[in-house]
Amino acid sequence: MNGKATTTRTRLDRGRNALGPALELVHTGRAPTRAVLTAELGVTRATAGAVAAELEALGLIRVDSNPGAAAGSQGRPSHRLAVDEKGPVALAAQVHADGFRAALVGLGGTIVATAPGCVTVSADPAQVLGAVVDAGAALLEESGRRCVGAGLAAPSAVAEPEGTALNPLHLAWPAGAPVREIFAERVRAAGIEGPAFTGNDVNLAALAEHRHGAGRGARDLLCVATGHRGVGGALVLDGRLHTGSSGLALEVGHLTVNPEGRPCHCGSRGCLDVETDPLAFLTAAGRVPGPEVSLLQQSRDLLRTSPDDPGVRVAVGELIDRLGLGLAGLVNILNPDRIILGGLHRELLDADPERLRAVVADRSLWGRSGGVPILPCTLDHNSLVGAAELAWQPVLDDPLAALGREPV
Amino acid sequence: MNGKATTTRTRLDRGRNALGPALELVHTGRAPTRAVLTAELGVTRATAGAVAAELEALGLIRVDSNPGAAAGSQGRPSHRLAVDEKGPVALAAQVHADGFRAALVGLGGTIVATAPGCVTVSADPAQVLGAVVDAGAALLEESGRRCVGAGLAAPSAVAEPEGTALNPLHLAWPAGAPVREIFAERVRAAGIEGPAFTGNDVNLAALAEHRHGAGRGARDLLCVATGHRGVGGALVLDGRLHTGSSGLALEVGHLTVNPEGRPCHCGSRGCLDVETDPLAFLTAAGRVPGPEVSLLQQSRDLLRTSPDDPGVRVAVGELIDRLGLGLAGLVNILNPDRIILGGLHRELLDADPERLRAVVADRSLWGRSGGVPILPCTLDHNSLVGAAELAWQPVLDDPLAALGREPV
DNA sequence: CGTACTTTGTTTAGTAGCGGCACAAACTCA
DNA sequence: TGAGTTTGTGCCGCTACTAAACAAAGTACG
Repeated sequence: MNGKATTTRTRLDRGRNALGPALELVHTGRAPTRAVLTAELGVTRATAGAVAAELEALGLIRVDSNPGAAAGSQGRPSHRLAVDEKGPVALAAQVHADGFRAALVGLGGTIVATAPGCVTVSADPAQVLGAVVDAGAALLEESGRRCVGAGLAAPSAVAEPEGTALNPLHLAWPAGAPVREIFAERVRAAGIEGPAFTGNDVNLAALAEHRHGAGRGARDLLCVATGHRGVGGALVLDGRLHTGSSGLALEVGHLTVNPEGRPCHCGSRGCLDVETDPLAFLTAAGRVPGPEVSLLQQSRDLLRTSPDDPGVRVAVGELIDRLGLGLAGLVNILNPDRIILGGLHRELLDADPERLRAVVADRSLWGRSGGVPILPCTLDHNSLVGAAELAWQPVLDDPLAALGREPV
Repeated sequence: MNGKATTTRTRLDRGRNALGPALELVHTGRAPTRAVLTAELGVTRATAGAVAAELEALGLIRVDSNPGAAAGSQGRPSHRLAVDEKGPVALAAQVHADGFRAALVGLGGTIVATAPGCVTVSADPAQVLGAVVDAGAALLEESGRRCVGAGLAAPSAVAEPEGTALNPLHLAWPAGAPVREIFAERVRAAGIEGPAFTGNDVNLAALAEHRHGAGRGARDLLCVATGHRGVGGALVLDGRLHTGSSGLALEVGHLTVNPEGRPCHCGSRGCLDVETDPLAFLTAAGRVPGPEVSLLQQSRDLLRTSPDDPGVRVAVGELIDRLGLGLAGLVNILNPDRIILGGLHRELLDADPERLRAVVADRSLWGRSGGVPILPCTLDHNSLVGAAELAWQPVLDDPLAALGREPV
């Protein structure tokens, strides 16, 4: 009965530090129920409950109290957790050789809305980025949903920390164009909420595949892809992109994969870039590439329409051998626990998975003992989803701070 | 005057979670004073004070209340922090082609005592490891100091998580020898306190250089070295060794650096291994290696006694060009912010630093813009110090748990 | 040589963010 | 229907911190 006041407590006295990790678990589909969330976070049920309630109050996830069928297990059924499909979205943008594309991406990596990719060949980055941001702004307006930020996937290495595009070769953009700055400026100008980010498209594809696709659960994930000209690589270590000290890691295009191969603009010859990209494939198959559709599309068409054409078979074999040599070199250096292939490389893998795996195993020193799993990409528009991941990252790191709200 | 007991406090009610980070700061020389420690930890002065007092009570560091000369700055002089030179030690062991070496290493990476390396060529790992552990145990007995654990540097890739030596080529050991297990067993048998660890020597050298040598402050540190036959690599990312998913990362020996080069046992030709190791150097210089001392020592002697010999100059130039090509390939893949060279590669760098830097800058895509700093190793016995780091790591992670003491 | 200022260490009080526990709730199984 | 199992929730208290006031130990300057 003394006058000692009970300490006044705010509504949320638990789980503040676990909010980010918890959201990430739901975001990546690793916490389907509250019970799993409790185990994954390594906290008590009380804390996990507070966390889930807070994330629901923030409009980010839904906690389904009505489980219905509990499917076989004993005990009280656990509440289901899912991302809130009516929640905020990230604006994702991608520019590539054939044009651009804008989309809204919700938590969980689900594409909510897409603007059809327009073909806008322009040597002025500001013009193209302005167009893609405007398309995204229209989608946002239409949807009426809150925006957590914007992300751009660029088909070029992006230098850190400047954010300049170093080799926007097939965009006809000036080398060193400050794409991050231009994109951020356009996003601001369009009145879009939240911060703006820019990254390399293969890096972002790898990030997306790691969180929502074929890379789930990998610790050291290597991703290699080729879309138009040249080859891109990316590495995700412990769930984080390894971009290197200046953003230029995994520029794998100039690994030597054919000492007697064709000359490369880098001064060497037989580089991965010129030996395994779509142009190399079409050339090896004895085709003359036309200007109508992208080189990747022409390669795909060729592979699908005439897989048994002798020239195509020879080309597939040659490119697989070269790609395998490059991958083996990367395995010796990076020792990843999974490899994911995109673009034409993915098609090559599909065409003859055993041959590619055999080359990698044979040419990597330790690949023989089991071998590294080599898988195709599984996400549609993975670069776009990865761009959205950039925008979602602050929310995943600290939901309260990123959404600018007080705990409810 | 009511019966409400004041909450009983243990002696240390602060800084328990900051103990490890604080010790690491002192260990790596980044916290010379308590004021710096406060800033680096991002805690209040009160917490930092409690942390320093606790670490001192644990016998790990010394807090010097008598600063004496405060050197120019205003305000109250800060207490100086230093590792306790009378504190516990780690037992470090190294085996290499010419024998083995045992040492005691204190916090801060200082070698407290060394047993002279003995030449013991034996095909039996248990025998060699037994001998080196016995030498270490004798050092420990002599010093009378507490041991926190033992670490072994092996001249071979160490597979994770098995701990087997995959290619102990120049030790005449059987491939796949369970060195980690054997070493741990010998450590236990010798009655040495604490856990036992095993790692690759170049990896451990990189770790040591990152914490105490030329790699301090680097975020992405690449280390390349050659000692006898073959080339080793290591990568330290954000202060942690990147060993890859199965411990086999940075097996850089089979990068192609000379398409028309000599054949390698891997089936390819012109690999970094056979083009830049001491044997390659002696051969390129037109010398016939003798059996008396190690190939590295013969190379060093040659470089020091006849640096202007035409054959030597040609050999230096050739090997620098090949090494530069290999480093450039690694730069394109890893984009490190610093490169450290050891063994013969260090000598090559010393012989003509400009040439090596020029080759790397010219052949790496982005090296032109500034270029990666390439530095020689600075620590004596860095593999040995790195082996000790393995043993120190549990203490750095959680001093109270590792030393098995209650807070004082 | 004393006063003002600067910087660092210490003491005390308070509190955020958890864990632990007891209990309630919601299911399965026999 | 009751026992067993698993999950959610309210309450208490602890631990490791922060905040703030104060004390200590120097420099700068008249």
